[in-house]
Amino acid sequence: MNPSVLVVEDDTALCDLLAWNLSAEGYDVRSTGDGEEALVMVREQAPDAIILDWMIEQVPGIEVCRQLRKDKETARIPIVMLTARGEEEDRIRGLKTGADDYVTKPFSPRELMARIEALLRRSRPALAGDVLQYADLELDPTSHRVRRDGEPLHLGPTEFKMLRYFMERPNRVLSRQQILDGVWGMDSDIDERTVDVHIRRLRKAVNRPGDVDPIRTVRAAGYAMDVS
Amino acid sequence: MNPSVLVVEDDTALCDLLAWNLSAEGYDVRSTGDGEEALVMVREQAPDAIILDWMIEQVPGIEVCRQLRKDKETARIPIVMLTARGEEEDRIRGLKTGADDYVTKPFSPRELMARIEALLRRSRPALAGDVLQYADLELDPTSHRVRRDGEPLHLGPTEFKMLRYFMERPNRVLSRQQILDGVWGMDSDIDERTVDVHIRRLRKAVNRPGDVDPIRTVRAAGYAMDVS
DNA sequence: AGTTCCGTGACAACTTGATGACAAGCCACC
DNA sequence: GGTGGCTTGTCATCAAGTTGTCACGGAACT
Repeated sequence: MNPSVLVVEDDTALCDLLAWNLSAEGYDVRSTGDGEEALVMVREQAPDAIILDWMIEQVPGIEVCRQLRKDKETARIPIVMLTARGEEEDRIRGLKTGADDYVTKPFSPRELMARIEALLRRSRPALAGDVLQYADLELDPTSHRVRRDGEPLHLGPTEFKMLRYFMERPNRVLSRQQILDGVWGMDSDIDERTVDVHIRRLRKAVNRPGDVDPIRTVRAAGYAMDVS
Repeated sequence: MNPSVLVVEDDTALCDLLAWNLSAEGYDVRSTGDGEEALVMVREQAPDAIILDWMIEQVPGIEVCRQLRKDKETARIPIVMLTARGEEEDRIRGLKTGADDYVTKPFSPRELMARIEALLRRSRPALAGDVLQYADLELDPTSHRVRRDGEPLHLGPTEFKMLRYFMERPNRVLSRQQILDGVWGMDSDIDERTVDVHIRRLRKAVNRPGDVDPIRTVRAAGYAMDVS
């Protein structure tokens, strides 16, 4: 699922420009020009990041920011403040209120994209490509968690390392020796056939009845994980 | 303990200015003008944030940034790039390389301070004086108080530090060694198994009968606090 | 049919984490 | 200075989870 961004901006032309750019980068974009509505939308849709103009109707941007930070549910959503006011005082006030970044008009859309990406990378590593995935398989090396189709799976340490080894090398046939070296370490004198057994265990842990087996056996060569 | 910042800047005057400002805000400041040395210092001192000049001796700042991001131990330290080059391309390149923010000279020290604080707030909320709050657990670093579901809990000093260490790093698997380094200090020669015992004590203090245990044991790896 | 290669169930040895107990240390307060 | 209550680092022990092999049977290839 793509990361979603809420754009709060009452200049329609600018709003469209941003929306277009963000979409092109693969974000799901929603937008509004109204502060009150923004607060509602955030609660309903829980976007992954917010671009917030300082000067909008109904509620000033900075007030929206304050409100969002106050509520536990929304306190951790990254916010980029956007404004024509370039004064230092304003920038500092924006940042102190809880904005994560502050960009002054006129700005470069590409730079704004880069800043959004940097923020997402920090707040939701899962959205910035840190998490390995194959179709409905998902492996997070940091939190050591594996999911299939959203369901958490339980893998033993070796199975985990092995799955990770495969997911880091999708679509490649890996020989038993390569797998031994990669998962057990270069200097292990373990029987090659042992790999078979662990492949079986991994399959058993990953596949629920009716699932497609993501691990392909390549006769006389080894195993591979298919990513299509 | 105050948050620590490493300043990597070879213009001595500017370096001192930054150091002075940061100290005044209560940060522990270290500095160097050399890229190679910076890499060593980061590994040794694990600062909470880094201010990095693009143009420094030995190794270009962007290369330092790349190196830091490559290493898992240092990948999550917030980095602010600092530079005279105001070109959009450079800014975007800096951000894409993994910098979290990018400030162009000449800049306002106060704004830089605000940006550092905003970054710390996101990466280590406790350092910015915020209350850490996940699920029904609540830890206030300032008043040294912990609550679960509103109920005040009684934790020993070590348990408190440990819980805080976990809450500052939610969802991450932490090895026993990391926990020892973070809670007891880098230079403690304490048995790794001792961590187990303190985990038990923390669990006992935090979980009332029927509660979900927020601390997950990851076999052969360590422990993690789950929040999502 | 013969050969090679892989899947599988069983299993005993081994790791690893949880737990209760305990003595030493620390501290505040008499 | 003494004392009792907490805290804390280690240990020994226990239960559970994990792992490397093996033997057998079926599948694939020649």
